Amino acid sequence: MSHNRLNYTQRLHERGFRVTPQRQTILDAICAAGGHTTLEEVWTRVHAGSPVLNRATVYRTLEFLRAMRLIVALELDGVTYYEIAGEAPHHHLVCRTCGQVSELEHALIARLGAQVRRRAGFIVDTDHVALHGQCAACHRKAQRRKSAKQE
Amino acid sequence: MSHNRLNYTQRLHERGFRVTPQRQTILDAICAAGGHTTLEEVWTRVHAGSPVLNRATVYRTLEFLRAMRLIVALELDGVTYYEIAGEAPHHHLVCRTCGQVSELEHALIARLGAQVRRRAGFIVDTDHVALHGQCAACHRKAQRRKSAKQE
DNA sequence: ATTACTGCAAAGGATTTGCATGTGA
DNA sequence: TCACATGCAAATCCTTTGCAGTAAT
Repeated sequence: MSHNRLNYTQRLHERGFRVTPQRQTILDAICAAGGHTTLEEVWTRVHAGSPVLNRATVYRTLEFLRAMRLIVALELDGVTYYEIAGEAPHHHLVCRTCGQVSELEHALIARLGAQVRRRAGFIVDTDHVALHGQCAACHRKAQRRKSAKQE
Repeated sequence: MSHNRLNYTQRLHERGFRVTPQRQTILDAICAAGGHTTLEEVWTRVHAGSPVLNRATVYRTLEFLRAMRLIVALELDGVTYYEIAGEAPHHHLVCRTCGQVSELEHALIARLGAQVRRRAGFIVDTDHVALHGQCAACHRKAQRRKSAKQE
């Protein structure tokens, strides 16, 4: 993530904003989480470290970084997730049973986007689509339970 | 929506619950909204009418109706929408500019679901998918603004 | 007559904001 | 130095809950 590190410092400077330890800490926390986190996760991750950081600052900083387009925000199930901006388009498969989030290749969604555009005239944002359902493991468990019941 | 009216009265009776004016009012409000509303919309719609209804009751009643499976709840962008249960599968196209929600035919999503299952082993809930983007009108406006800038 | 439901008001939790202080440039 | 950022605490917003009174059956 060193690429990000250099990059954001520069971007903040350019626009006349300050590079504070709080902003660095929070960006690091997002990167450490694999570039995909919630405010709550940032909070606990950072709070675990020594120099305590105010909760209001986390809110303000995330909003600031979003406005700066260094990170992007997206909603899944009422929770806001934050990611480092400018990643390759990818999509989320959210398991309703275990909550796990996996990724889906872009091609399928790109095709869907094209179809929707043709049929409905609607331009789907195909850089961040979230689909809900059940992951393979949870689905198998559910099936087994069902067939056990039938006997 | 008379079909719903008769139906839910009966369903509540069967299970020993009461048919109160508040519950009727709220169900009516959801139907009046075309079977697709938010708590806030129910509240203003109902509040506009004369016999004022408590906000806590709206919360409790929506949760109650959901537990009774007379309505279903779904989240889009952190807002919970409620619809009459048992409608035909359909999907939502949410415009990020004007907020308007339009519907999408089931076939496209069903196909996507099949593809995702094959490729990723993930079973998409294909009964309520929400896609974000821009509706035709807002997209046209945005395009026009862009080309105007270039001149 | 019961007791499920509602209204009210207070509690609770998450997020935002005003203001004084601190600090990066 | 000096405006931008932060910390703190209070304010605000949304939602839930306890309790006493009301009304559906």
